[in-house]
Amino acid sequence: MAVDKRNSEKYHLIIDAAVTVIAKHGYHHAQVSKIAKEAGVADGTIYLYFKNKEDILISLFRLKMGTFITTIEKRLETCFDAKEKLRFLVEMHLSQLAEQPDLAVVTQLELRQSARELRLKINDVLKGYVQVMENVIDEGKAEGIFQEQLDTKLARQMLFGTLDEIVTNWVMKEGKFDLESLSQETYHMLLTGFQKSS
Amino acid sequence: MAVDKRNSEKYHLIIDAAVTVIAKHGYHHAQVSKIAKEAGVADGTIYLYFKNKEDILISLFRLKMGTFITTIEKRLETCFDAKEKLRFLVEMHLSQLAEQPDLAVVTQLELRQSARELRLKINDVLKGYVQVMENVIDEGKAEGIFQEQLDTKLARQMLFGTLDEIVTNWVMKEGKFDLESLSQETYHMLLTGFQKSS
Amino acid sequence: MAVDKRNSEKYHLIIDAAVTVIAKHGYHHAQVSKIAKEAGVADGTIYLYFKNKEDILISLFRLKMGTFITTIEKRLETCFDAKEKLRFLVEMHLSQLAEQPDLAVVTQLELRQSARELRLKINDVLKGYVQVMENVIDEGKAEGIFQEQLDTKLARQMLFGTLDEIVTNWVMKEGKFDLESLSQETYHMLLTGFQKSS
Amino acid sequence: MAVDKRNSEKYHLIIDAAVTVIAKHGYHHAQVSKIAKEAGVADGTIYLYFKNKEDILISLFRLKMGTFITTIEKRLETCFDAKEKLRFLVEMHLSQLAEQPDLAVVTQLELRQSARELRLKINDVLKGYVQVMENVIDEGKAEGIFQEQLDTKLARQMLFGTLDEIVTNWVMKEGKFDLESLSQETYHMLLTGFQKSS
DNA sequence: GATGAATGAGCGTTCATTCAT
DNA sequence: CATGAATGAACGCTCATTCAT
Repeated sequence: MAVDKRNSEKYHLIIDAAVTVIAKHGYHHAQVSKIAKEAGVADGTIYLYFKNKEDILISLFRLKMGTFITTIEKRLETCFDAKEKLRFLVEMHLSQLAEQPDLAVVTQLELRQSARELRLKINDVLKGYVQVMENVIDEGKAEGIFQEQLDTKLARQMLFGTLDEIVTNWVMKEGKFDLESLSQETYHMLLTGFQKSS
Repeated sequence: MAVDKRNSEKYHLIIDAAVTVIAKHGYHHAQVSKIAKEAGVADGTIYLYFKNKEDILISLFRLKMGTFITTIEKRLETCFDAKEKLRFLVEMHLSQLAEQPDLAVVTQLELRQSARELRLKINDVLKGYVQVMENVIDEGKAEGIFQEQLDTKLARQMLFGTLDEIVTNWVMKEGKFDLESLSQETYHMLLTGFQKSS
Repeated sequence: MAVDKRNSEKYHLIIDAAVTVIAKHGYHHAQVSKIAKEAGVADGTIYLYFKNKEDILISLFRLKMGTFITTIEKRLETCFDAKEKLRFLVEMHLSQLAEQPDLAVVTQLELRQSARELRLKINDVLKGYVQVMENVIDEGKAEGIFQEQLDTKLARQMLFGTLDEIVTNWVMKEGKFDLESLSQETYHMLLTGFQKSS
Repeated sequence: MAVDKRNSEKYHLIIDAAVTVIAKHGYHHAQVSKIAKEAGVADGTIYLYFKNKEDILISLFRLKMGTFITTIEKRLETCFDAKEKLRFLVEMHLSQLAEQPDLAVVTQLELRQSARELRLKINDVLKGYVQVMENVIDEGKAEGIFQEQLDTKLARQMLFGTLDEIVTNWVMKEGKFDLESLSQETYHMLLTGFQKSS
């Protein structure tokens, strides 16, 4: 597939259709034909832009998570220390998913139903985010804000695991509580978990 | 189905076969016939003990998680404060799954691929564990060890999310690092996140 | 199977259970286990009295139709001419089935869903009835009441076909009209179709 | 399913294949895959033209009986009285089935093995034929040819039951006698059964 | 590039029958 | 005689992917 496909209109049309269809019907009822119909193209057209169904899902995740991560990265650049970075990371993780409920359903629930193989590829995409998180933690340690003996990987697992669990609970409750209002408290718990006792 | 079926030998034989087959072949390739073969019974025999395939999976989760939770609960009863309870909860969560790698693969990766409907039933089972965790947190607050303004639900999501993420990472790395050795550090991070600053 | 099985209590118990179950649940949902339960015996016990499931159905038909035919034959013996015999045959065909609605459902609807092979065996049982009918027709011809050029087989097909269609319609309408009240008119139509023009 | 599917080549190909396969192997051994093979299409193609297996059978009956009934109706329009109509109805009922032995096997024997639900739908199709028959009888009564006190429904049951029984006997004997040659005699029996005594 | 008709592999479940007790 | 747990063959249907137009 030529790289320029990714800039074509139909490419994005199909990915957005996939998000909509999966959020509405669930992963197992998101047939290629349904996605094609939602996108307003023929079934066969899908295969001009994607290698196969799995490729739609990976591309979807790559594109959406790419934006998700980049948005956070950009914001973090303006922060002056790791503490502030942690605060914004938590805030933006929650707010971005709160603002895109369809995407939240897809990433937190539906896409996790995919086969082991696909999940490994999804994890590759997440590696960028993992890096962002670990950088914040390492910076905090370097700045003397976080405990120096903190295991970076473990701390990142706590950070990601906590945020992921919160969002998943929110999606499961069908967004019936305010996700963004939790960020302050969540930030504090994580911060005290990481930082030096004063 | 008569209740005593759950105490019969074949019932457990089939459930253990299901764990083995799912861990080995993955959720989507775990055909009933494969499970039957692994259990050493005929395909039809499965249906003398389980309503359908989904029932095998729910029963599996209920039985294994039931033991998992009960084992932890029993241990926590002997602790004299919430701090100790937190320590053992973390330790036992990790050690129990480390000791049953097949089960870990099934609960952390494979069973999460199940349809939304099944996942809701799985969540019901997890509610017991959620309760155990929230009790520990509430006790810590009552004992004056944890911050009184700590949001119990949020703290529980941090606790569960962290442990779950750690185990999942371990499973994904195919158990190539020592899971149980992480418990001390994990406990400390969570504890400092929860407890009063001294 | 020893012949004396047919006189045993359980033999009849099972056959009556089969009639009940088939009438209630339909041919395709009349599992052997259901019949056994209705008869109050174990599944395996069925096979002490019948070769297989098909044998239950044939035996059922043979027993019930045997009684049906014998009852008619006995009554016809007392008639003094073919005209009267025709009248009673029609009357009794309809009245006997009207009095046993479960049996009517089984013979008119459910048992006809059986495989070709079974239906051939059922036809063997019906040969006795065919004979009774053809005898009446032949007698009518010999007595000079019916047209002598009447084709006996064809006339019998008209006789049986008419009665069978009437009863089937009655069963399909779930017995919502009075079957026996039709016998007079039916008899007249058949009689004029058969008899010499006066 | 779009209406134009019913005019497509494959639609008819599949229905004719179903007739052939059912006539040859019997209702219970007429698997979808066998029908597909006979039609020269893939299994899945069947489901582009039919909702499910039952839909094939209903469509088959509707199409073939539709033609059967229409052919008779057209012919009857040219008749000048009910007597002639009765004659042609009998003649054409027998001749049409005699000319399509496979179809006769399917309608007289095999399709009757279908589940109750399907049979009710089949009966709906037959209602058109029932109407044609009752019209002939009513016309005969109006024209003063048939007895005015004749019960139309009962007479129709005699007419249909007789023809149906004759054809079924012919099919059971595997067409070993000439069906069409019976029409004259059958017509006479039915006519004298219906008409006024002269 | 775009279409959509056609493909065909793959699997959960039922139930008549057996046979050790 | 009677039991009932165990057996295992058999099949309708879905849907990702292809390819002739």
